Amino acid sequence: MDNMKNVDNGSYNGGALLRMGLNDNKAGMQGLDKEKINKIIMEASKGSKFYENELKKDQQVNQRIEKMMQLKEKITQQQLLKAQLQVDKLVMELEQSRNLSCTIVHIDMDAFYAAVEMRDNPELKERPIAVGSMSMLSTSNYHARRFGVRAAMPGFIAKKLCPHLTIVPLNFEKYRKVSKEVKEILAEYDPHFMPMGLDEAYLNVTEHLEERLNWPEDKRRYFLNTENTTEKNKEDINISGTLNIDGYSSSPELFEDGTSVMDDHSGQRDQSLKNVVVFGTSAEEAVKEIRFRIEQKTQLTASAGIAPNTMLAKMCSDRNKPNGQCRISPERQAVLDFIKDLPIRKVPGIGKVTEKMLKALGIVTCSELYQQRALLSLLFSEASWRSFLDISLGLGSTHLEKYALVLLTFSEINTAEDQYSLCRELCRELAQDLQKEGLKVFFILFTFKRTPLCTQNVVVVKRVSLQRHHSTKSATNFHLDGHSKSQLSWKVLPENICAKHSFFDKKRAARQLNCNNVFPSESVGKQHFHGVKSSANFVEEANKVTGLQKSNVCEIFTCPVCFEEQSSSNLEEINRHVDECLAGSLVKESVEISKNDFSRENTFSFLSHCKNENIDDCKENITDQLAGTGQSGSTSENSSGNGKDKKFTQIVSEKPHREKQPGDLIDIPRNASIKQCLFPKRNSQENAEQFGRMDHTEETSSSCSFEAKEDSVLVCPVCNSEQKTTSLMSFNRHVDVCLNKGLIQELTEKGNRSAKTSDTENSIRVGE
DNA sequence: CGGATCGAC
DNA sequence: CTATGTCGATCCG
Repeated sequence: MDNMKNVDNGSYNGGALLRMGLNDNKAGMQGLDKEKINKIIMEASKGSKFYENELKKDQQVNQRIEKMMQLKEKITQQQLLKAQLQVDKLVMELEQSRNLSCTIVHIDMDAFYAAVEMRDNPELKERPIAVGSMSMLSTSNYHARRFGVRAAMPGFIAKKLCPHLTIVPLNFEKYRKVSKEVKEILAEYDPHFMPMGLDEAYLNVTEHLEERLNWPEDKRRYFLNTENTTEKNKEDINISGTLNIDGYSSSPELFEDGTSVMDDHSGQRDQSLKNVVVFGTSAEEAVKEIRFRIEQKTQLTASAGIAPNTMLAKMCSDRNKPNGQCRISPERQAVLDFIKDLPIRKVPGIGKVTEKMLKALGIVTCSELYQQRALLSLLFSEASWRSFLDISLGLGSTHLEKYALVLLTFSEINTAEDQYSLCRELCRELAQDLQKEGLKVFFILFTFKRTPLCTQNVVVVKRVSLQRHHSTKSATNFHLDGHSKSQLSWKVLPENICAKHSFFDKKRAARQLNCNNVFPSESVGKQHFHGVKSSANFVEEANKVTGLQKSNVCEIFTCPVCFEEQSSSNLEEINRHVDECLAGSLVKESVEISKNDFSRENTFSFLSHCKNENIDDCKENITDQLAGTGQSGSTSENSSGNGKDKKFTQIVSEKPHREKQPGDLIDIPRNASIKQCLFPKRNSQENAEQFGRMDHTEETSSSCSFEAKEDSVLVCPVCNSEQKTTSLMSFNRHVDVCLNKGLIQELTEKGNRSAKTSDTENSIRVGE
């Protein structure tokens, strides 16, 4: 089966492998050729259910192709000509709207998880390794790739391909920490950058490059951190007496042009200047700088693509992988040249199936895709052929959509403490992330579900954003040991904080104000979290949303905690109210955990705010946070000093030693239906069994007792009505509709001023 | 509308 | 010894 997903892109990194010098046949690392790889995979797979299913799917694709070919036969010359005219008209329009003015960068960490593991365990460095489990691998290093071992391959098959393969279990917390370090660097180049999972991100560096042009050299000067540099690099530096450019690290090309090494001045200040690097002002130089800083900070390498849009940037970053970069200059011809002979399979969005379908039409490269545009418009859906057209013209999006969804799967979280500390950690990190993204106010609902046999942790995140944004994007999955797998996911929903009949408002009724403090106050209080400043903008922001930003008077303000309307004319009073509410509802455990309960559910939420308009404020925050955690931030010089009404009115808790901070947990309304949805439909049989044995969930608040029936009624968290459907999907849809109704009501009340929020996406997805 | 499929990570 | 994940978006009946 040559189109099995495990093999289909086997030759992707052929060039990269050569560059890495991995074709050297060191110590039994010959690797395998493609034919052998396929044969081994075939033998390991055949007979399995998975393989049968693959065969079936493949047949279906073949049938689809057949259908398509029949359709093609029926197309008359006239139809084709007509289509050609229509499509070409569109091509003209697209061509006119071509935007080459942005500089988009795609950063891609090289074999991320594997690289982290190799960094932290040098023994693994020279060996083929993969990260994951016997059932599923997340990634592999370049040694292992020579044997055909790659991401999304089951470990047991990988072992057959490469018997010496070392499989390292996922260490997700570690990757996240490293990813955070990288993101801190990226945020300096684009505060609104879009992370795609842990190891990839898009940046719009257009603004950065404009500013950078006027930057003095000292802002582009970096010191080689020899402590954090590999032994080899230290040697290079010591032996030569100056920095040996070619010998530097694994990143020779980082310095290949335009970059000067300050060894000329060694007469002035001998030692200190030897390890200095200055980057230029061009896009390439800026990206080299990014990659240099990433490597300095994390000892990991990244590849990058620079192009006028995201699609091109992504394909660019793939070109000189690993540890390389590539740029498509912002000229139409350069774009078309890049696209010309590019196999369509390299294009993000074109996978195995589309590739095969197009191949049946004789289309392999992007220029062939363009030549066949008229035919494609007749054979494929509108969405499909239009995206084909975009691809073949090298068009793509130039603005980065807001990062809004993170999904995590990781091992069991057994104890309540673990859950809490995880929540705190996630809150803190999310607060930072969102600050960097420039998002302002958000609200997170954590719901953990635990059962004795299967741990299912689901985190629902509601973000209350005061700014317009749309789609949710990107998900990252991490897989752990199969049977005790648990899942944690969060979903961010844009919503208006001051909604009078919002989702939250409805939930107010359900809110119980028993405020048992779960966390000893010092456990959070002693954390050096400096996000407080941005929190304080909350009232100000809320003010704006209610349409009163110009009047300086807050007539009606809906408290985000108690949802009561506050009429006050001064900010201080409102702040005081919010403080009281926050203090009153501070960190609370929603459910009494009983010794005997079979399921346990803990729910808490988190409120944070970040002002967006003033990017410097955000920067300052990041810098503060870095300082607080003992890391170094380099933006401090340009982060403060603008007296631009930085009214960081602090929202201070009434508890004397305890400031309300982003990352803090506060209580949230309990909700039965969300609980209900935690049971994955997929496992409904098993779950029903488990839950059948479960008498009930013990709870301190009465409103949400749990029915242990397989097909129990779902209660909509918005309208509180019972939904009879047994399908999660239709239930989710119902909730969506309810949410939107709520939103429409708000809009009606607020009038057109906030109409722009009407296109915000509201959806809630739970469980599954 | 909802299940199936695709592509991504 | 076994053993192939999971999401959102889109398609299509």
